[in-house]
This record gives sequence, structure tokens and C-alpha cells, in this order.
Amino acid sequence: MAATTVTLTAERILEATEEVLRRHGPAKATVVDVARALGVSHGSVYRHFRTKAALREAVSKRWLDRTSETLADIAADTGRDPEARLRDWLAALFEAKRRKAGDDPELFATYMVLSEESGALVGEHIADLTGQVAGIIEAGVASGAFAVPDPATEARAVFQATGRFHDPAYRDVWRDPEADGDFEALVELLLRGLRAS
Amino acid sequence: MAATTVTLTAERILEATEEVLRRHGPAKATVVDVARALGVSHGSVYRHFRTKAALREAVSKRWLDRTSETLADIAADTGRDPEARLRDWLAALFEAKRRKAGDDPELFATYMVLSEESGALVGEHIADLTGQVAGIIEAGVASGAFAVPDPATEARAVFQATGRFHDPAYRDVWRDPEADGDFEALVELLLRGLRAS
DNA sequence: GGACTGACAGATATTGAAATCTGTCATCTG
DNA sequence: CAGATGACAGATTTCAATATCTGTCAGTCC
Repeated sequence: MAATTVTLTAERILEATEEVLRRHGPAKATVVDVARALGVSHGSVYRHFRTKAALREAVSKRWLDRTSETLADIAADTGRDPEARLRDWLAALFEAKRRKAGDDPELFATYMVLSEESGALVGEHIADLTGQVAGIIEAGVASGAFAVPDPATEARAVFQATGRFHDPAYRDVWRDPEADGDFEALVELLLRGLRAS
Repeated sequence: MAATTVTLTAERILEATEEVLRRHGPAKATVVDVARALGVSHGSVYRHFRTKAALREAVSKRWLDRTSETLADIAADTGRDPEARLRDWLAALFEAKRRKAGDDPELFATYMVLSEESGALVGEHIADLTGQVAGIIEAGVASGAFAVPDPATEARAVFQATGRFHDPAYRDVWRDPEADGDFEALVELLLRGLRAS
């Protein structure tokens, strides 16, 4: 009945899962739904992903990695002033999270249930991002723009201090018009703390 | 059967409600339970509090106010160095929240459901605390220890930046042994940002 | 008469039976 | 033989009946 039977790959399953999640949300999306969307039996999905949790994790990882790469581009742009880079990097992080929460609330919700069930993956993602910040701060210390004893520690502090603007738990305040002003004020305060005195 | 019939006051009801909440938690505590604990009918409770939500709110307000007063003492101690005062104030806030979350998890949970349903009360509490921080920063500006354009804005930024150490949503990380080091590093970064350069 | 009670209506929560889902695996198909 | 299937057991979710709770109020009791 089917025309060309395309091979069932992990990639195709992830694509379909994302679509199902977008439509049904994490609470109601089942692997049976995913299989139905692909026109295969759910047993076939289990050939590629050992559990439903693994599938959810893979979807979230892809999603997390996309953010990470965009930011890495900013962080790695060594031609630019470290201070401007850090400012942009933090703004890009805030903007990315805010946009994703607004555009795909259901997918975003999936990511939030993930945070609770799979600390490891999220932990790695945060370590990755913190590492990017540390890189920018190191460049700033090298150029004399910043003066701090340990860039890694400061990076952690900066990341945690800005939690309100990237932690999913705060997604509701991102819609508040005051959020942008608050963000600016906080970033300036942090930059003053990093600068050489 | 009862010995001396004591008058039923709002205060006594709050006391009993706190006890019921501590034992049953916010999800299972009913006003019938509260009435039973006091040996009265639940109709009597409604004479003092118009709704269950109002009762919950009153309990939480008392609870919030106690924290507020302790901190106000530190903030108002104008004899001391503003920098040390801010450091202590933030540490006291963190410590108070951490202790409450650990000692009375059920009461703490009550406060968390309150945050979601009654933004106004929590908003006032936060405005109060932010005001205390602003006071300390103003003193610092006056003494020349700090150099910032607008103490109120900086106070907001400081309060938001330290959210990880006082926002109930983060109660799980407060148990992490790394939390104290993270807190110290963040406070130092913020203080450097406030200091005159 | 003012504080309290308890019966009541409508809203909410609990419960247990039925439906659905997850994850496995013997079997089939190309 | 590699990949897919669908029947199955146990876990989880859904749903509707039942029980409990919230909030009101006419009436009781000092």
C-alpha cells in the first residue's frame, strides 16, 4: 500500500517524536503515537530507543545542543572585546530561552520534565555553557579587561546569578515587560564585578 | 467535657492551622481538620476567615513577616559597615530559607503553593526585602563604600541575582554541599560590582 | 444578641474498575 | 539474517461513581 518504504532511522523517529510532543505535550504523548505517526508498530521504535525516557532524552539533547552551538559561536569569536562578547552571550541565551518557551510551549514543557528526571544530561549542558562563559572571562583576564582570581568560579557565579533569565522555572517572568530592564541592570552589575579596578 | 471554654480567636485558629499544615501538608489539610483540632465546628472558622485561601494566606503572611523582621534588624544596624551588613543580610536570608525548608517541609510547601496563587502577598514581601537591601546600599553610597547610580535598581539586581539561594524553587540545591561555596563566590562578585572603583 | 452549630448545595478529591500504555519477545517477512 | 510485527504481562492512566470538603445560612444556645 505504501509508496516508497523509507528506512526507519533514529533521526526520523526523533523528528516524529518532536512533532508528537509539539502537538500533544509531554504528558499525553505516547510512543504508540510516535509509531502511528511513522506508520510502524511501536515495537520498531523500541529497536532504536530502549525506553520512552531515552527517547525523550534524545529529543531534549538535540534541542539543548542547538542552543549550545549558537552560543558557542559568540563565545568563540575571539576577535571581539570580551566584555561585549559576554554581554551578547548572556543576551543570546536569554533570548533563545524566551523564544523557545513562547514558540513551542509543549516542547519546552518536555525539557522541563527532563530537568527533573535526568539531572545528568542537563548537568552536562550547564557545564558546557559555564565552560563557554569561563572561556570569555579568561580572554578578558588575558586582555586586562577583567581582573578575577579564578575564571571558572566566576563563570559559575555569573551563570547562576543570571538564572532568572535562563532557568525554565522562571519562564513566566520572561513575559513581564520589566524583565528586559532587570536583565540589563543585572548584567551591568556583574560586568562591573568582573572588571579590573 | 471540656474544662475552661477559651474564646476562639483568629490567633488560635492560625496556631492550629499551622499545626495541621505541619502534620498533613498543604494538599491534605482541610478546614474541617483545623476545626476538629480546635474542637469547634468548621462554620466557626469561617467566622474569622472568609475562605480557606484567606486562612492559608494569613498563615503564610505571619511566616513571611517573621523572616522579614529578623532581616530588618540586620539591615537597620546602621552602626556597621554597609558591605559587612549586606554580606550578613544575604547570608541570613539564605540560612533562614534553608532552615525553614529543612525543618518544616510541609509548611514550606504551603508557602510555595501560596506563591503561585497569591502573587500580591509574595510581591509585597519581595518589595519589602528589596527595600531593605536598597537601604543598605544607600548607606554604602553615602559612606563612599559603594558607587552606583540608583540603589533601588541595584537592590533589585542583587536580590534577583541571589534568587538561587532564597527562591523556594531551588530548595533542592540548598542541600548540595557546593551551595555554600557558590553562594560565597556570588556574593563577592556582586560586592565587587557595587564597590567604588 | 453575638458566638456557635450543623444541615445543605455545589465543588473537589478519592477510589476502584476498565482502558491504555510500556517494554518484551517469539514469530514473520523480504 | 536484519528488521519489523503484534500479542502479551505488568504498570500507568482514565473515567465515573462515591465520599469528602468548602462555603452559606437558618436556627440554637448561652
